[in-house]
Amino acid sequence: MSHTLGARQAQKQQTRQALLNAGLALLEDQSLSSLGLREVTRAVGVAPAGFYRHFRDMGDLGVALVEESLGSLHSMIKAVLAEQDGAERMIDRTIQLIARHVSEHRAHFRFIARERHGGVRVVRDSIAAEFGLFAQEVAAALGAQPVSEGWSPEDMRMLAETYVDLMVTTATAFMEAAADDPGTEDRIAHRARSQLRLIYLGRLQWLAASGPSGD
Amino acid sequence: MSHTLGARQAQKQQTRQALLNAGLALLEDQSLSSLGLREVTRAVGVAPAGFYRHFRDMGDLGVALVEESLGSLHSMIKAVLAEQDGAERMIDRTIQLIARHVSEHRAHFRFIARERHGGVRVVRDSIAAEFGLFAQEVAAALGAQPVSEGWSPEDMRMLAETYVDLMVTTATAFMEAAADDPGTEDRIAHRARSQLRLIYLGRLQWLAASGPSGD
DNA sequence: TGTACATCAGTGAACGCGCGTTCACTGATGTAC
DNA sequence: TGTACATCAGTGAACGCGCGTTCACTGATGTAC
Repeated sequence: MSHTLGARQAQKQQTRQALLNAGLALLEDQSLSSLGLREVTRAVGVAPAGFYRHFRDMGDLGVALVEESLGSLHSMIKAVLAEQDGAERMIDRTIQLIARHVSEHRAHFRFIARERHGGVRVVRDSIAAEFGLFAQEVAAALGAQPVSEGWSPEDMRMLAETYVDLMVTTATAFMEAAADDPGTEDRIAHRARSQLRLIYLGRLQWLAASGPSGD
Repeated sequence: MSHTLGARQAQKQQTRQALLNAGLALLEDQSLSSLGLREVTRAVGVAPAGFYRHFRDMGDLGVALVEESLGSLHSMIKAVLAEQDGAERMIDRTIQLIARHVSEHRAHFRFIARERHGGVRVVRDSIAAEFGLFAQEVAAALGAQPVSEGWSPEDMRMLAETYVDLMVTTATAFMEAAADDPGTEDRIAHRARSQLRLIYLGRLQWLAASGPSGD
């Protein structure tokens, strides 16, 4: 009774997903603007013309990959910021979560890092839009913390963007450490922890410092 | 008497430079891995085969562009860090210098941002190597500041990498604001200033905080 | 349940095109005497 | 200064190849009655 999509739609979705998977895999060693339509269809075992039943062009496929890559992060971010354990615990939990997420979705993160400033405008724009939303969510969550009392909305937004930048930088570093020794991963985690501590210590002094010494 | 290179060598250098300039210009809207050899030679007005007199392939040209883009920054970094004006002055001067350098070399910075995680391995590697050198130089310079007394070499390195990350992020943001309103530039400068302040405040508390509460 | 027609995901052949690379060459510049 | 030879940056034609896109098609799935 539950109309589960119909056999035709289900088959179509499956092909579409296969194209996305093949595209992502092929993007390990190249960038989107040099990835060929025929390359993708060949990997899936589908005629080149079949591609157009699912995407207008490679840029369109890229945008779909952005959604696939970043869509799941919203809930993750909310989860990290919701619990309030005290600074040290939150820092450790954040880094651990980033490390895990990256290792579970390495190809997706590589794609985002590569295409964030890549050669395909629509893809760059859709990544930038997602990151803007992240900053908004982080700003809202940080604003609820007691440490943030008295902060202006502008400073709150600045702080959120700082955290997002740092998360992106850290995730990228984890991603690149991939095949290397786990020692490198430890170094990255240590660095990220230090950076988050540094910022936290700065936050505690922020209002005291900006009042008397502001220009 | 001064053997200034010889007419032949001089002409060759000129063609080589023209290829680099044309390549950089063409990379405004695409990434290196999709840039064609014929595209570059066509822009310069040289036969395709002539390319091989100067570069083995496009990756080789890319590495040359990395050197051109980042080579000049070493002296700039040293200049910023050498003078010690007091924190606020240094912060403002740093941001001003980044903003100026980016606006004067926008295409170079776009290239670096795009290819840092791009699809061409040799280029990625040469950018990473340059950034590693920057971190080393920054660590050495920061270590000479009075604020850094008592810091471990590891923490010094971490701090230097944090600054390098922040400079790269800021430069990238400036670069992307390019054609937009100058209001965006102001926002970026303001954000960078706040981030540098935040880190500076953290530095002042670092030793006091890590002593008693370190795990 | 059965039949007749509509839909549309995927096919396969064809197209014109620009690509990277090779090669023997040309002619200005450089060098030896 | 002049001459004979060497070098080598840049030429231009040719090559085989894979590309993105189009098109009329096929045949399984969906729908109306």
